[in-house]
Amino acid sequence: METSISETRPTNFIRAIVERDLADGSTGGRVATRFPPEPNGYLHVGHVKAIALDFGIARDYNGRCNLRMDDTNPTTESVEYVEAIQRDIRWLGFEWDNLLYASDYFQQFYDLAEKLILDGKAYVDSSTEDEIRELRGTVTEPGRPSIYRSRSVQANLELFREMKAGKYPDGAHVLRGKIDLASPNMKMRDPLLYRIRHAHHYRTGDDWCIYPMYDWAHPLSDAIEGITHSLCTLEFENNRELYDWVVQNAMPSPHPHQYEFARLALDYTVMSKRKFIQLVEGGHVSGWNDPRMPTISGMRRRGFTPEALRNFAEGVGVARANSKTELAALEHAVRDNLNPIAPRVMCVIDPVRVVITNYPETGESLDAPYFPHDIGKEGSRAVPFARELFIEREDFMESPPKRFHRLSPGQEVRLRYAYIIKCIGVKKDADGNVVELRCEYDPDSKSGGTSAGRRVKGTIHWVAAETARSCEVRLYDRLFSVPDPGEGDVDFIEEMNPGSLKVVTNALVEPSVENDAPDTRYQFERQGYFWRDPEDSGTTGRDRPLVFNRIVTLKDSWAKVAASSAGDATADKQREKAPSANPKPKSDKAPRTPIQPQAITEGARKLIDSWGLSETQAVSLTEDASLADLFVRVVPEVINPAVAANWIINELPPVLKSADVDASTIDANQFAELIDLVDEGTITNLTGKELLAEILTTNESPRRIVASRGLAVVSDTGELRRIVAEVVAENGEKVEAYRGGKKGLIGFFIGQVMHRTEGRADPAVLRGLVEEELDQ
RNA sequence: UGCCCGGUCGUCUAAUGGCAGGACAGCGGCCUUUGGAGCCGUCGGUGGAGGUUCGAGUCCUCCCCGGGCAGCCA
Repeated sequence: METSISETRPTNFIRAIVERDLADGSTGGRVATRFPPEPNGYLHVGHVKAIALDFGIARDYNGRCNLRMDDTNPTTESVEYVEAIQRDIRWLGFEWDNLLYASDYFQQFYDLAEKLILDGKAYVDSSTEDEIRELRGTVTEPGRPSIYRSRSVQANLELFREMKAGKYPDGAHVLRGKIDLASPNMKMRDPLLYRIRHAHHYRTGDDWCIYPMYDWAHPLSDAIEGITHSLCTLEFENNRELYDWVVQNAMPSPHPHQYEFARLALDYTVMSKRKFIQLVEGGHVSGWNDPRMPTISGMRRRGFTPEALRNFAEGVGVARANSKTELAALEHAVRDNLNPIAPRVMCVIDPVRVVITNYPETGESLDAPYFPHDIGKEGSRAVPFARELFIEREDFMESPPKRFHRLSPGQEVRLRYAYIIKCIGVKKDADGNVVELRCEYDPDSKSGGTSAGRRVKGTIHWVAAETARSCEVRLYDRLFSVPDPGEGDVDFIEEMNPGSLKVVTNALVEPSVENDAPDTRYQFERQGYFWRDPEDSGTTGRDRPLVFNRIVTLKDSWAKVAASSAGDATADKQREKAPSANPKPKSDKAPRTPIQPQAITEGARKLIDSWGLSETQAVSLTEDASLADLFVRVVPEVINPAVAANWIINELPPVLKSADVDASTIDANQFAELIDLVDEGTITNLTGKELLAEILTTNESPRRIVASRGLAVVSDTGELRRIVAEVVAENGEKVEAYRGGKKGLIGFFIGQVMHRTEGRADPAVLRGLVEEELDQ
């Protein structure tokens, strides 16, 4: 944990960046992150991902992570949220190095803004909101300057000071960065930096009547705190260019860097503050902490554990692709965490009475373990057994379907931890509802008894009628009945799941729960994980009523069987057949759109005519002026123009990019020499590519480098054969796999030889030799 | 429509140009005094077309699809 660089592969691309920066020292060996919520709402499961990332990186790389309230908009923020945010993060199990507030930097933000004005990089715009929008242009048209853009530095400074002094009403002026009104990135079209807002701020009170915008405050806050890696979600991608502009123009080095990742989305869930507010204010849920809400407070009240949530965040990973995670992944994390720690108890949610006619009036006490054999945990409790019991109504069926393994007339079932009983009679009321079952028990079938090992198909849970505690049980399900609530023209409220909460007031739980800590997470056997609602539940049945929240159900494979046999008996088989009867079109060969013939420009035509390039090559070349120019410079010096074109088109650009070099600076003679080296077969393609990167920054002749370092191609069969044999001998398993049909491994073997010859093995010769060796 | 970003099993996510792997879900089996858990097995993927290369998920070109940006919100 104290190692700064993990020895294992980083688990996501951001951690890879952090490790790279730590390795090359570009952040001075430091890692500093921050979690920057705006205190205008409650944290939700999407924030859990960000929190786990920000705090997790600081933890794992010996870094620091600040909690910073991004409180630059006085009209929406409050101390209530500040407190809730801290509570939620702590509950999740993370601790910040510093609790900070962007509002504490207001004076610095202001001073830096004055400096920016002095530098001529910001101006006060007195246009109206509508004018500013109008002049900003659109995504296809550039913006135009307002008449205020050319104000003098002095005028800007005076106006800005007067704005601060409260001389103007809201909206009279704004401060804007003077960047580029024609930028293709809308965020760079002279972004607003300050607006006038005569509003009371929950922390700074009435000290300020101008407030900084996010794009000014956020990068500066990061820079002030010495943040190295500023992580945010994908929608801020376009803001990065502005972020960099701000820190470069307002702050000394080193500068923080922003990296974006995909926000977490869950199916059957909404995840925006706006929608949460609608849910709460519309009375569709009981509050921000309604156990059906994906808020941290809601999930906490539901009974989710911090560890489950952290594991979930770890499990979904971090990437840049927009994605939507299945609810099943979250449920799995919760079950996985609870399974080994939740004691098993019995609770009958929909009771029906059972009388065991051959059981004595005096009951007995059974010792029942809290955990099943596979958990391997000690502990048990006493469970009273009696002549009259309750079982789950759905565990009895008068005329059961084929694979029903529970109680039915004449059939046997085991009572968990107790006896095998057989149903000998059914009592019904006038409406035909079952009101009581008459059963007989096998006295020898008790755990440890002579026929204890007797097998019956099913085991059901139960409680003794006399001693059971009545309780309320709240059964939660997904809040929405569709995977994408609010998608399209529909109101997401209309798509709420009417069955998302079922309250059962007459459930019966075994009495042992009265002795347990109030935050105990149970598994109610065969039903799911439950705990006491922290707000509405008493501890025992004697003070306030017991109220249990269902945290999550158990996986229920019976439900699937029941669902599939709900229709006709052959439903299963038909379902299996369906796919093959209707195979999905693997590839419909008809091209969707005809291939566009590439426009052959005059320049391209010329390249084709004078150098014999293909149309594709010519077109590619002419699309980039610097590349086309390079080609023209290089081609007189090379043997084969087509090879030169391929190198310029395919191999050069990535090297240029990674070396941050411009094509125009390339020495044509050297480049030509390199191309010829490859073309004439003196060096391999691979060696050529490596040399390419090198000659961009040095002035040495490729031919001389090849000679002095012995980089010439190895095509001597004897030499290559020896190395191939070596590799084959060292990788017996792979050889076997290859011979077993895994032909893709040919790449592995060639790669190995390439590696050992440092890329100098002649590929064409090599492949033949490897195949020969492997196939013998 | 201009710019930016993205597209790998049903879902999420890996793969210095060299074995397309893991998790969840599904299916099947074993085990089981929870139709739970566990164990084993299995199904299943590089959006498309060209190009470069001995070798492409990865590099180049074009196309298709998805997301973001035109708040004095963050």
